[in-house]
Amino acid sequence: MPKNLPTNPPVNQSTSKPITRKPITSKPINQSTNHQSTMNTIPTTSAEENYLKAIFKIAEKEPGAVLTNALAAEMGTSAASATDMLKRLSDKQLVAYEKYRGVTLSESGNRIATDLIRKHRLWEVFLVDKLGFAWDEVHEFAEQLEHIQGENLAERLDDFLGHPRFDPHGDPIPDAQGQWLRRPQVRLSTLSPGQRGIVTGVDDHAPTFLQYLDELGLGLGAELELLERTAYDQSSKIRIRIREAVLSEKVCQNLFVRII
Amino acid sequence: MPKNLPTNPPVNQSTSKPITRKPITSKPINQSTNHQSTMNTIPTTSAEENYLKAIFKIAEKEPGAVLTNALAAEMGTSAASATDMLKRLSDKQLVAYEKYRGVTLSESGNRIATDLIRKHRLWEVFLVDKLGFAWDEVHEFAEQLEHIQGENLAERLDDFLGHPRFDPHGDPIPDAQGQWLRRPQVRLSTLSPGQRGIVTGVDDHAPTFLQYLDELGLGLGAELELLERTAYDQSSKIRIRIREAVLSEKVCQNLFVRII
DNA sequence: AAATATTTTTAGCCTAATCTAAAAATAAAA
DNA sequence: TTTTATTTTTAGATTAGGCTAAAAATATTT
Repeated sequence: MPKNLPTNPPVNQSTSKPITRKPITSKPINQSTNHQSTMNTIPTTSAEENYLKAIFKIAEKEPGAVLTNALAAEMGTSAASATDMLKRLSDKQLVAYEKYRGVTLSESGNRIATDLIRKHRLWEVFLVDKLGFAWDEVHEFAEQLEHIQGENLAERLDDFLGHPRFDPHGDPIPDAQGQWLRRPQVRLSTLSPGQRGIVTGVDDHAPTFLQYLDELGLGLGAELELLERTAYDQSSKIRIRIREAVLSEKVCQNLFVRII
Repeated sequence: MPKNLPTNPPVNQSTSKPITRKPITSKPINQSTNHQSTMNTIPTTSAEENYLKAIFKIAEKEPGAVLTNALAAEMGTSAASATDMLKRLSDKQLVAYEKYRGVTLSESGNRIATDLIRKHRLWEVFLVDKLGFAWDEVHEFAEQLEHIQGENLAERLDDFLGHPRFDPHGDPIPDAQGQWLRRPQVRLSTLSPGQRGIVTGVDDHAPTFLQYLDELGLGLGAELELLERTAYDQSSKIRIRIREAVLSEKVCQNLFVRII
């Protein structure tokens, strides 16, 4: 598989001169097959990758070993299928799996999951920033695009997008080394009356939730002030610019803000 | 689980105002599953799509029914596998298949193949024009990207790319209605001494061939003049700007030019 | 500590897409 | 028009990823 680049001549026509190729990123050559990032990662199927990602996501919220049922639920499959896959992942050393006791990602499994999330989120940025999709429309696309394999694709995409550090939902994008960025944000439900904040993310990606936020003017970067909280049901009255709105507890729990 | 690292965020979104959604392309809603283009196309697997594309490509060069062996060869599989798939495609009405007599695409099969080629070539334009890959590097990526499914993706990508009519190899990109553009081009091997031409395409996409053309300065849009042809082996001496070069018959047969 | 409930694994089966080897059609040659 | 060669199809396996139902482990109650 090749690995070069023309010094970006707006192609397709015009004068073409002899092109001297220069490697853009120095990566060890990799003559073999179809795997994504750097070097001798074990080749994985999309299904395996999706399970690794699911394990990662569950462990992120609920640290410790991930149980079979939780994994099956996350994947929308049966526990039997999950067990089956866990055996395969264990054979490939992508997870540490003990019967009846749950599973954790190995170093390499973690790396694959991280790369997958990186690609997913970079593609989401592409779809929103470049193709003009709304933030509630891009998940299914990214779910497919994250599995595209090949030398340097993620790096080139990252360059093209200007190295975004957060995706259109405010979720952090790990860098090429798999490092995560943490930023100070809290759920809107934790603010006290009088406090102001900037919307930095959502904890629920359901299209209906995102569309509702759009209607309220509560996209990423929106500024708001918590006016009051109702003792009875924990609903919150907020101000967004000059408008006021009442948000349910559920909404406030799923909305992250940076306090200002 | 390593997912920290301090430092802090510029949020990468600006002021958010209530968003009025723009339907970019008017398409009938489609609540169901995972198919690409317009409406009630039969859902297809990637493997099926690849077979349809292969049938299309063979029939393009060699009109008439496509034989099983030719298809198997194009797909790099056994004749038995091809027969198997032909039965499946026939059941789905995507091809007209008669045992021992070969296969032709149905209307819907043709449409799927055309859409697939459209997407393949649009993604190739993206990879070259936007991500800066060379024309010999993009095939395998596009081979995967062409199968990404979802409402409006191809249309949005097409808009973003400025409605390119040819891909980085000079191959035409069918429009959203599946219409093809034909343009006047001939193989360089058909030119006579003294004639000049502009490189418009290649008939062989092998990376080594494309890299060789790059070295010669014979990318798309390059201007050349045929100086002489050797009777003995049909090799051609050409001029590219101020340089001269000798091309084998094989090279000339695989290079398309528009005579000027 | 036994009995009961829950979770997880095993066993057995299914489908799509592949394979090889053998059988059946069709085509070419004698 | 037989015989021979080639092409194509069928038969029978295999693998990944899924399923359901039953068995086995672990957890929870009494």
